[in-house]
Amino acid sequence: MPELPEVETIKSGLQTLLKGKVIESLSFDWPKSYPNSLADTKQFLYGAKIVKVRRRAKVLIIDLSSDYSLVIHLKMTGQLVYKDHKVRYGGGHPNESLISKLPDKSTRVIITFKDTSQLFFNDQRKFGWMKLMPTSMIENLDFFKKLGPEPLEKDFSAEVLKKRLKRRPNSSVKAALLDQSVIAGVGNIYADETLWGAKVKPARLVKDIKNGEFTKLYHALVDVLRLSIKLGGSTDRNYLSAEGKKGSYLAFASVFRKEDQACPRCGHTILKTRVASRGTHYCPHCQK
DNA sequence: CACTTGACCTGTCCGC
DNA sequence: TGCGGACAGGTCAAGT
Repeated sequence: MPELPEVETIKSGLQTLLKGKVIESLSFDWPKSYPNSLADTKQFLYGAKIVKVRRRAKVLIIDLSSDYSLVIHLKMTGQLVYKDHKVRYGGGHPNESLISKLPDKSTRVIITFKDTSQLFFNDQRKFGWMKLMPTSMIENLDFFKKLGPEPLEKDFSAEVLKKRLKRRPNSSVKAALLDQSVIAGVGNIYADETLWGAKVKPARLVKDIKNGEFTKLYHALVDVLRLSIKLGGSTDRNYLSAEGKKGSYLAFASVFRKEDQACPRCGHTILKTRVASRGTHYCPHCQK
């Protein structure tokens, strides 16, 4: 479930933890988690230095001094957790239990740096992947070419959101929000939270959304994403930051995973239904 | 063409 | 206690 705020939090952590480190070696236990050949790995990964860590939509990009990059999609259960063996995680360190157990049975890829520290790519459900490719090739990938705008970039506005959502007039507004070619980075948690914030029912069709509602959707979306980044993202089940920390946004969520509880705005009971083939949480009273 | 559903996977939870 | 099945939900391919 890493969505934009979770991937952004991991990016910030990795940027600090990994910058300037030199890769010694890589190992993996599941080919789909790391599909590259050993020859390419030795030539372009071993000995390369970490130059920069970036994010686009829900994808992480680690740029290397070899002009290759590691492109990483965590999908639903992926984690990237860093462990420095010179640091003692015992003695009450808040992340002791999580980090000291690595690697564990969900570890798919291990990157070891020259200084003996390690980056663990854990992925319980094996949907995620980490691919080594030339940095210049990334923008040509179909996935990247189709992506919609980043909602936290300066030029994103209510007008842009309206224009993008209207590309799918006959879809539910929730399905359109989840479509990465419409807007990049929104997943199930922040779609539900955004719709609650804008007082819009998830199943409403885009063509029936009023101008004023697009403006509310815009403000709700940006506010929800910014708040979640501030809180280190949402830990629903699996998500951890690069430092092995859980995110605390869900404690502040209004509807996500709050079915049968009172709506924080009007007090009516929050429902869980299915919209766009996803579990969908909303208040039937104040979301119109 | 626009949109929805199934596949990819494993762990957890629920009912019998 | 054990077991089958539903569910979790990001993205792509296949189906309507």
